[in-house]
Amino acid sequence: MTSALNATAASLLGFLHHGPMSGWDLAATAETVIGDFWSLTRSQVYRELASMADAGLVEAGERGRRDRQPYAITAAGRAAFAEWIDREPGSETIRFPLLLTVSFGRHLPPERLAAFLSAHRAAHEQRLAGYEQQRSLAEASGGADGYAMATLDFGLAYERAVLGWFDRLPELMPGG
Amino acid sequence: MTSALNATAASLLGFLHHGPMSGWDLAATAETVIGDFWSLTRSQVYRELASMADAGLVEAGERGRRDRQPYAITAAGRAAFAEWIDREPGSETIRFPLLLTVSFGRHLPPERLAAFLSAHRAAHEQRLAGYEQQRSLAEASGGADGYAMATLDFGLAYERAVLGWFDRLPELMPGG
DNA sequence: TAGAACATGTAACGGGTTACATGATTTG
DNA sequence: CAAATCATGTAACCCGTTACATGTTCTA
Repeated sequence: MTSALNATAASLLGFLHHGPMSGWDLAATAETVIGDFWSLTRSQVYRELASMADAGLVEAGERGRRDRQPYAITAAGRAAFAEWIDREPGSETIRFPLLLTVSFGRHLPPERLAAFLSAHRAAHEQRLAGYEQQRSLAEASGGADGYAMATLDFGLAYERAVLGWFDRLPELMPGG
Repeated sequence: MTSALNATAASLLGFLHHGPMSGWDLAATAETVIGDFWSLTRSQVYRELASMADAGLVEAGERGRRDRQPYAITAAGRAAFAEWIDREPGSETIRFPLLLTVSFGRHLPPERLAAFLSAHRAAHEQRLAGYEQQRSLAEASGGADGYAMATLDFGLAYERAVLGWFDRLPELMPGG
């Protein structure tokens, strides 16, 4: 048994269950499907694909147009994925720079802090709008994938909670 | 001008504004004050202190009991911190392994997924209870630090949103 | 006096991020 | 034909995490 997969590599294997894909496509798929709660870069994708190919979990196919290099999952890859997803998922990590800024807010002029907050609030409003649009589209097209709806609903709940927090801030903070 | 501080190092400088502290105390303070939205380990603390001492942002004092090594912030350190906190904070990153598991839920027997979910739900209930207790204590002791209340309120809102999501899951997911 | 808690640190690894370099194909 | 987009990759750095090693002081 080889050493355990990391979640990023495992996710790529997850996507490859649908059929062979190139690094570019995998990166794009990951961005749209899991990007809201699991970030990864193209660089990582190519690195993980290379290392999984070494380990026999994926196999490179013939290069196509634009030097496009498709990878297919192998039997060993399926086994490794199955092992990975059967393990207790770890708890989430959140790294929220804005909260650090708030936490050390006494070191900042109130207007400056307020400017940061309103910029971030706007960004979260946009993210919420994006999620709502996604949900509308999913509902309209009818073919509701329950698992995707579940993660989308998390995004909606999260963004609403964040916006609610922004709204309460003036009462909570000095000089609000 | 030296290269920009990372948020972890900057936070240590933030704490050192209250007076000299040892690595141990800084790690403990960080865990309680910003630990809910910014994780760091003791290892990092000692590494950042060493590198900030090299850069002249902190100064090691005389060793005390138990080989305790206090660090004090320097004028350059205050300047670096001021510069750091005046910059637009980046957007948050969330890495939520459970959502990956849900996202790839079709590859898992429903009972297994349900077990993961209920374990995580329990953990979040406990975190919410912890935050509520913190708030009670803060309110009882009267001396409400608005900035701390603001970050605590975020934690409360986040955990409530997560629990709400868990509650809606059965309706969203296949075999719920 | 034994064990818990305090305290400091090093070494190594894994992986996330950024920057850079290169070329193919499509589209205006 | 120029610009945009698609596509692959390498190199280097930073930093988060884990494991290990060592010694001190308090307290039951």
